[in-house]
Amino acid sequence: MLDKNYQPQNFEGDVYRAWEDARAFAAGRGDREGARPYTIVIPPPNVTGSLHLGHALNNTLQDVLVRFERMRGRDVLWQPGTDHAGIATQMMVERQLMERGEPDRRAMGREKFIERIWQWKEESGNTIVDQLKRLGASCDWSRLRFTMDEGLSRAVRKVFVELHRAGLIYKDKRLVNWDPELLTAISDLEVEQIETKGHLWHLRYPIEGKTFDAGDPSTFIVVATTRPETMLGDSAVAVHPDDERYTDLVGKNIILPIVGRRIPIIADEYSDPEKGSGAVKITPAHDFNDFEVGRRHGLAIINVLSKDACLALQSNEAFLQDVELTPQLKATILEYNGVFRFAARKMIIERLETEGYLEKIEPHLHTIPHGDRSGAVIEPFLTDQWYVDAATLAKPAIDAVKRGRTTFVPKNWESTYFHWMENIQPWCISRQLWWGHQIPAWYGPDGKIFVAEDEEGAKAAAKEHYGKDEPLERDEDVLDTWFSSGLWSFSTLGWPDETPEVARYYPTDVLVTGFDIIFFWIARMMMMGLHFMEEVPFRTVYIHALVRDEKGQKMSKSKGNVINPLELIDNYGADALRFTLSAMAAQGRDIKLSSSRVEGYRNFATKLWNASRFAEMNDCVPRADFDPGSAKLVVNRWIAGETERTGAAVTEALEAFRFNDAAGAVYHFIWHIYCDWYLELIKPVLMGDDEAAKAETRAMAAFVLDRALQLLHPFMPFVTEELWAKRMPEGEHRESLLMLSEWPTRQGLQNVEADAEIGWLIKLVTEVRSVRAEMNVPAGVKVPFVIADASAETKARFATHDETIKRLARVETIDFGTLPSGSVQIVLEEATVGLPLQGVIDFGAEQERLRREIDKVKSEIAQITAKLANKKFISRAPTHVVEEQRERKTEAEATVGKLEQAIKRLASL
RNA sequence: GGGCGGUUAGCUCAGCGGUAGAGCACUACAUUGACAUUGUAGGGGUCACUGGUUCGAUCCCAGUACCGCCCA
Repeated sequence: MLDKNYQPQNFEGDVYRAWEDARAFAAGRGDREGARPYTIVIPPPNVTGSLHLGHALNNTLQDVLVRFERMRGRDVLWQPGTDHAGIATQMMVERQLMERGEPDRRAMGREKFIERIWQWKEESGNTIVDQLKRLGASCDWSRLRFTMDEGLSRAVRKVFVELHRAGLIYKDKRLVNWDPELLTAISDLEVEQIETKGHLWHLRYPIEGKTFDAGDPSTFIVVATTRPETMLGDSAVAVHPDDERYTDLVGKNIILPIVGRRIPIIADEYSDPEKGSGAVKITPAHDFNDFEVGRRHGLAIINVLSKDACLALQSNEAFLQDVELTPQLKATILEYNGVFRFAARKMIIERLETEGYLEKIEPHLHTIPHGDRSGAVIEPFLTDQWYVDAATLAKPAIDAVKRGRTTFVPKNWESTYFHWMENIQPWCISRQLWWGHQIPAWYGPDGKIFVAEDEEGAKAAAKEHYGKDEPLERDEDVLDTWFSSGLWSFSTLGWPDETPEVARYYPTDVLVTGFDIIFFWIARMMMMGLHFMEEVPFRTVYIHALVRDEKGQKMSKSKGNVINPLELIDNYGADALRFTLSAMAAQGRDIKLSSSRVEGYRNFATKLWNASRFAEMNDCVPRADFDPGSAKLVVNRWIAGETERTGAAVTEALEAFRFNDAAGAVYHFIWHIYCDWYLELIKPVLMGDDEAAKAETRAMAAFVLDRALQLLHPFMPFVTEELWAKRMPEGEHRESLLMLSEWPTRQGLQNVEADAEIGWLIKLVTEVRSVRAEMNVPAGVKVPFVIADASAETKARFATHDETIKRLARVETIDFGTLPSGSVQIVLEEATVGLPLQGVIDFGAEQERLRREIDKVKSEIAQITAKLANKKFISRAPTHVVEEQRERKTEAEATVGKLEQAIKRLASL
């Protein structure tokens, strides 16, 4: 017996265990031996993370696809795993150490600290996996991988070595985005540009050979800057070559205030004559654009900052070069050295102002780069880092999408992908962190680099190079997390070993992810997959929206608007959450989730539960020997057809990744067709005494419910599986699993006559109910029916559905003949149904109602008439459209006739 | 500055050349033997604006306004 109420928490855990016990998620199951593979690799969540709504959406959609394809007979591999998430995890553990008052990572030392992270990974690594299981994710958990597993680490080393050998990974000294808080380089993608209200400081730089006079503009040149503290590292002033104001000055020098360095005035198109004074200071060590200008003009690169963004002037060779070390400068160096960048800014501004070098300060709106993890203002910083030649790797990746070997859904994301890929910059992959894959590069005593998969390899190469054993030191840095993520689509299958899984499951079928990681992840997987596997990593990329709160704001802990998916699961069940997310998946970029929506779909599960209870109470048990095509009752033939129609709609929608349409189709079918109509229509049969009709109807009700459970299963796996198992005769339990059952396909069950007849019946009942409500006929009152002008067919229909009509329309008796005076009348096709209700209803109101009906139909007729009068419409519109309009007009005119007759009858009282 | 997306019922959003839809909310009625986590009925929309294409435009095209995102 099913419980009286739907309570998901009572069975979701058991259902999941039953799946796992049956190894139903396993790829390469025996029953799928000859089957086509279907592969999805999970976007690996952070190993120490916990489930948020983004994960819930992402994994629900993957699970819907995977369950759908598994039921369609494919050999499904949904490859799960977690990501080590370098910076995020390291930060988290560091914060933990701080909170617990333990020594920080430096005090602890690298080895111990890493050990500590592994410990934390062991403790918390299963949290996210358990949470995905609660959501119902049917990943092959036996194949769970972690980006720092030995196998995957080997893949990382091999890729590094091979790309290095091919010249696609190299070490370079250039400006990087330096995070002075985390003390590491980060890639362009990890930098967030934030628009900020700041200032533009206009500085007077005195021209060499003239006596500086703040009141005489001919003695100085004005430069505008947003970062005055970097002026200590200026090595030129640039003006536009066509800027006539400065033509005479090009080639001359200025004397840098405070420092006294003599620097040239150069002509370079980088400076914009429209902006500020038209002259800009050039600081190659602290600005990406200036770096390029410096390169073009062979300027000195004078770094005046330390790694933690403090002024570093003492013993700074570049700074002191070509500068006269006056006692005053000595004092300045002492005063400024070690001062943090923002404090230094203030000091320098004050000093410039006192000495007359500050012309003016303007408010200025500009974007400032921030680290996405630390939030610190990023410092362009000159360092040695490892780079990937992304431009070269991008070419085949662009080509593959252009040729359609990989397609994006929705398609318009392809342009985003192209735009970025076509303008791609070298990818900085080294990070000054401890948690991650340590770069497989070793340095000889003279700094010579040996890249090899392991230390032995490096030693051997060094021995060959030096002719003897030399001590080697390994590069301390680790790789960007996304470097290993980029290999995910094949490293998880066992590459570089030639495993059967690599052969069978690569390339994968679909990648499901949010648009926020198109650059971070999709692009890199495309590049790496094509380079190492010579085949795209996935045929289709399905891009879904991001989940926001009900006000459309990004969910964040600091805003306190985070909806925890596990709470939703606790309150409404995993199925309700999954269905909600599927139904909302169509949305463009954001999904604004509210719990009322989830509640609504929980109610849907309740509805299904109760329908199953109804089936149970009426012995509607699945019968293996039942052929739905053999049904004799119209209502049964009709529902069989509706079921098939729905099946086709769901299938088609899922094939096209239209999750919302698929969910909508099955929702509408179960609630508004099966429950609202079919179950109501068959009640008289089930309660009647025609045993043959009862048997057929029970079997059909059970058959359709089974089909409904199948179609709903990808979206609501728990409740459907539970009902599937329990929908057997008392004491029995279905052995087969729904999730491994065969997805319904067409078997020719649709029937035009049955559709027409049940359509007529539904219309009749609906109109009667509507009129009753409008005429304020109390729901409890049973009314008689008198039907005029009924054709033989209509009479037969009334006979067939006699009991049903009486029950659903609350009818007392049904007679054919002349309508008694004072009837409420309903026009239904050729017949007019009269409800003789003298004394019960208000005739003025009835007259009014009929008139409104007539007006409505007449206005429709007018519209159609105008259309048909239009010769161009007749000649240019497709024939079937014209025909359809004609038919509608004829029907409408007939209806008006009937309605006018009805009014006459009413008036003839 | 460049690019992308949005503007449809009170709210959140589907639809996208031929009679405007869903969920929630709202109103009225109803406890009839699956279901109040319910049923029945109902109200509510010049589909942002202006032009164009078309026999016909919420839908296609162009422009405008406002909102949002990405990139520089």
